[in-house]
Amino acid sequence: MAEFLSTKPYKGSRDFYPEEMRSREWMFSTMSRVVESFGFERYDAPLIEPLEIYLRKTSEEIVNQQIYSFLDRGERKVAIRPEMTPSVARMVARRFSELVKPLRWYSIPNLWRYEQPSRGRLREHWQLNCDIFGAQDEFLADIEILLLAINLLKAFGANQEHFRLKLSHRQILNQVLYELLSLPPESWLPIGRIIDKKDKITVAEFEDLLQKEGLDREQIKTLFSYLEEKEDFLERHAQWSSAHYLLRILKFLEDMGVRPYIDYDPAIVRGFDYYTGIVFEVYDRHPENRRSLFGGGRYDELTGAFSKEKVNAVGFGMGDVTLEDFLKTHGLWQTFPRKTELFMALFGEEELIVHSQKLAQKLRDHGFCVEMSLNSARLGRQFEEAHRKEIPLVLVIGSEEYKAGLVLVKDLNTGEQRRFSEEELLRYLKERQKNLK
RNA sequence: GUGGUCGUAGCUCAGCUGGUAGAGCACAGGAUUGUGGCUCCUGCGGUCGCGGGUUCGAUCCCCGUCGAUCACCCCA
Repeated sequence: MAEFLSTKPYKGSRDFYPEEMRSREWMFSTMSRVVESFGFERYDAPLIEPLEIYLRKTSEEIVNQQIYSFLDRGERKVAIRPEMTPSVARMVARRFSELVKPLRWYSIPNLWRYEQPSRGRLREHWQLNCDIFGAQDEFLADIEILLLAINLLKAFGANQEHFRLKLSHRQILNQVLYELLSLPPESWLPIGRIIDKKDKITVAEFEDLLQKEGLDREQIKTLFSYLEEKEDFLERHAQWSSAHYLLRILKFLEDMGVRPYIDYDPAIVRGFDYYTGIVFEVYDRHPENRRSLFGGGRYDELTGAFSKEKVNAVGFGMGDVTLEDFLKTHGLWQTFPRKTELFMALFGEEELIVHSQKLAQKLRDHGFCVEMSLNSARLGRQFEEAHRKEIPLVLVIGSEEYKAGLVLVKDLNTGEQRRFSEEELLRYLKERQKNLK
């Protein structure tokens, strides 16, 4: 008894059948269109990298548990990329001196993480990465990244009812912890993680966690005023350059008319340690999908791992899985018919087939997509095939048409059919194409 | 990693307190050999995830296991 192999894709990964691929291409090409309209250029890097480039910035635990890593045949420790940022930092560092700054670079890599798949989170996903490196004026770069993030979602048809960009600044939090709470830098990270959780837990639980971290009543009270008084708190501490900076960003975004998309949210921290300035997360506002869609921030130290020269950098990564969930949740997801517009039906005689093939080639040379039938036996089957493939036009050259130098065209949407000479056919097809656009 | 839910035809699912399975869709053929959709007829299709237990008898109850999925943990 034959045991068949499983047809399922590997856990946490997906097959993309042609109809799904069409939607994916729409998603990716929309991304490309928008970021390129801001002057971004596309790059790519290898799927496999030396393991060590991920060790520097992430904790051991994550590397061990969430990275696909192995020894290659030369006993080198390598990893399948779990994120793109170290790769792009490596590329920037390598050619740092010759690259014309600032760089606006983007990529749409597939990334792998070894983890338990769940809603919005798979083992393989694609992620739009947009980064600006080496801007003279970091403020302008930060603004541009925020505007780009908003424009991307708008390009998919989303508006301020659908999402909100929650913005914060790492330095402000650090200053609160250091200057107001007098906490040493070692405790910033665990407290940051607790603050990150704030919206998911109750106030009592939140206070409890902070107490366990060693905060007293007074410190917790101060922290609450930072978290809850928001802009008022920033105004009161405008002598801090970070607070002043964020207020300036918010003002600028207001002047740009995108303030309705932005919330200043001091509870946004983000997991990575390497953020040094603004941090943000874009949230779905739908009650059934209240989750972080994507996020990013400023990370000025990262290229320092690869060279003496540090390049300031700001960027974000937008995953395809969460974006797809978001678009579907709001009815913004799109599906597309196949591109092929012409189906050439065939009769059995070789002479007719050769003639049909020649015409098909001529039409292709004029830019049309023509699918040849691979079934010359039954015309009904061939029409059925074209219909089921959603190809709108069927061409037929039978012996009658052949003798008369004509070609029959049937429009499957209307049911109408006409006979044309080849020149008339070309004119007809071009006219039709124009009307569709 | 922890917990919940679910595994029945290629797909989506039904199957009553336990009596060895059904629908729709899909697929194949025909009504219709130079014309698709609609309709009708016929057919193909199942170790009821796997292993064990209880029982005269298990798709159904129990245990285990594997898989899927959701939530949590963790976290882009």
